[in-house]
Order: sequence, then C-alpha cells, then structure tokens
Amino acid sequence: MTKEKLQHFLQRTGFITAAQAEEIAGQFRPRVLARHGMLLEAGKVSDDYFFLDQGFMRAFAYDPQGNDTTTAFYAAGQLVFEVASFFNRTPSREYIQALTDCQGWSIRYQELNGLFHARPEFREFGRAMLVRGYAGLKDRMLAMITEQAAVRYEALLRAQPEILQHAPLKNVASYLGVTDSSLSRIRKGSSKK
Amino acid sequence: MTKEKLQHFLQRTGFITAAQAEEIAGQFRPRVLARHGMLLEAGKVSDDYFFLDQGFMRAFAYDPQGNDTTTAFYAAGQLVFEVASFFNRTPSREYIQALTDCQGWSIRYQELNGLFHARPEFREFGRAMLVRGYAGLKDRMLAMITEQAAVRYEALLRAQPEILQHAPLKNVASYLGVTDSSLSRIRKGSSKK
DNA sequence: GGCCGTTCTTGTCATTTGACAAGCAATAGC
DNA sequence: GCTATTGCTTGTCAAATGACAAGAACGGCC
Repeated sequence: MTKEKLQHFLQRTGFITAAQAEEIAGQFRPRVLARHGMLLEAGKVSDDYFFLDQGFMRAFAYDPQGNDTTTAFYAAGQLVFEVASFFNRTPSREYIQALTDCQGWSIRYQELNGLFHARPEFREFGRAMLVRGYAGLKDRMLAMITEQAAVRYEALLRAQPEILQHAPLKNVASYLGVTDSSLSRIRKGSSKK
Repeated sequence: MTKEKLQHFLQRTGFITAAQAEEIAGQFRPRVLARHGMLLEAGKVSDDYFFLDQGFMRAFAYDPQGNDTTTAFYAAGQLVFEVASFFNRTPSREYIQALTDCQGWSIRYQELNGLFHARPEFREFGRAMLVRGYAGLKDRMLAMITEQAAVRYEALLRAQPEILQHAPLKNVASYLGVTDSSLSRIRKGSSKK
C-alpha cells in the first residue's frame, strides 16, 4: 500500500500542494483491520484520525433499548473518526467497525495537533473536513425528517450503491431509520418498478 | 447591551482567558433583529458568526415539497451560524430567523479568519464550537432514528423547555420530525400522565 | 455431506403517523 | 369594534411502519 491515495485526498480540498501533501502524509502510519475488527469501541477515547485506503467500514451505537444502530458508512477514500471523542478526548459512545478487510493510514491526536499547529494549510484542511462532515449530517437529518423511508432508500441506492454491496441489509435498515422488515418490504416494492 | 455575556461565553470553553476574551470580544459588532427578521436567507452566503445575547431564533429550510422544516432552535447565550454556507462561502439552503426581538454580537468571515490566524486560543475555541455543534447533531440524529416522536418531545421538554415558550408548535413539530397534528396528539397524550 | 448460525424475506396484526378538513381561540390590522 | 389571518386542536380515514414469528437461503465449519 502506497500513500498515493492519501496524498491525493489531502490535495483535493485545494488547501494543500503536492509537496506539502507528501510531507504531511509522511506523518501517517499504516493501520490494518481484519473484517469485523474495531477501529474504535464505546467507552474508549478515539485516538485515530484514519484515512481508509481500502475496504469498507461502518459506525454504530447501541440505543437505550440495546438495538445496534448504524450511524455512518465509510467507503475507501474517506476519513474515518468519531468527532466528539477524538477532539474532546472523551469516551466514545460509538463503535467503528470494519465490514471488510481494511487498510489505511492513521495519525494520533497529539500528532495531528502538532501538524495543525505547524501547518496552517493543514489546519484549513482539518476545518474543511469538520465542515464537510457536519454539513453532510445536516443533509441526512433533513432527509430523515422530510422524506419517506422508501425515498431515502432510493436516494442511498443512487448516491452510494457500494453500501449495498458491502453492508448487510439490517445495517442499512438502521442507517435509514427503519426495521429490517420494513426495508425488505421497501426493496420489494422498489424492485417492481 | 454590554459584551459581558459574550466574554463569558468565550471563556467558558476553557481555551480563553478573561483578558483574551475582552480583546476578542472587541472585534464583534452589535446586531439587532426585530421579531421575524432574518439573520440569513436561502441563496445568500452567510457572513455572520453571531452570538445571541437576548432573544430566541430558529433555522429552517424548505424541503422539496415546499414544507417549512425547522432544523434548529437557538436560545440566548448560543452561537448562531450556518456552518456550510459560512465556512465554504457557498449560498445557504437555510433561513435563520428571529422568533422574538433579538440582539447579539456579530463578526464577519474575514474578520473571524483574521482572529483565527492571529490567536491560536481562539482557533481552539472555533474548533470546539464546530465539534459541539456536530456532536449535538449526531445525538439528535440518533434520537430521531431510535426514539418515538412522543419520547423525543418529552426529552425536548426536559432539556429545552424554553423552546416551547417561544416557538409556535408547528415549528417544534417539524423540528421533531412530525406533523403539527401529530404533535398536538402527542401533547394530549403526554398531559394525561 | 451435514449441521448450525446468520441474514433476509414474508405473513399477520397492532400502532403510529400522515393527509385533510373543520372548528375554535388568539392576534393583528383596518 | 370587526374581520382576516394564524395557531392549535380534533375527527376521520388511509398509509406507513413496527413487533413478532416462521421459514427460506446462504455460508462457515466440523
């Protein structure tokens, strides 16, 4: 695994040049996760700012009734971390799990902060990542409030079909905010078209 | 209106001393909004990083069906801004509206960036605000997926009863992700207890 | 090959919620 | 003071979704 994808990802936001990207990427260390392995577990403080190079992951939490609820999916080429635990140094309430064998590049909180301090351009990148995640979540929230489950499913199918290829449907169901039975019926209805 | 609340707010995160808070607060300008006035309108680029000193506000968006959907409420003592539009300098999809007469302190994007650049402690504050908003939204999303509307309503009643005193119920309803009729029924059921 | 656990689908029934319309109360504007 | 608007509640009916259980499909493992 080379750092090519990571460097490319750093540059793509526009704040970071190729030379800078190479230096910044130099601070990241490889990290491998077997299928079903955990990048983060509830109760622990997240210490990985993780760029997923290959594989597929999800984040989930247990609600008060003990249901496993998927909160996010991550495809290769995305940043994976739990905002609140990582930046506030507080115990996580979420798990982050490899759905397939995964490899990527990781940096610790201390090191990330050092980079933020030393490199204004990387700081801008960091803020852009926060904003991107925040804005994406707002979109999802709005859809959750205003769209029916069937519409949300079809939007997901269009926007991120790879999720359906890697994640079990019950995880997709909790991500969409419905039961696995309902999702099954939604799929049945939508395949008729 | 004095800058006392603003200074106190800046300090409360722990990154900023009293002396620094006074200097930073010096960069903010007063801003007044009459009831129903707009701090931000869809289509415009947000240029207010706004601390609400007195009053009550809400953010909302129109969904594809044209429904007015409340995405957030803001009580006095909170920061009010639309993340994506403000930081990405892109047109907003949301409106931010005064529900009562409001006053507060505002700073523009350029000035904020200048402060971030000049003051590492304020930068930390800024990141903490982003993380707080992001994490809060995640909690809300999880509740939206896993809790019934009646439970969400009662949680809101416990955590932010002031919302019910200032916002019309139809706004609360769309915030909770239900119709105004449903909320009315939920309230009826919940008052029986 | 055969067993077992997991995933997915399907059926049945109850509950929640939405859509729509009507009615009443409060409020603002004339 | 009167009217128009808005906000809130309620009734009725239909649609969406959940809860629960059973069974089919599939893969891993001995």
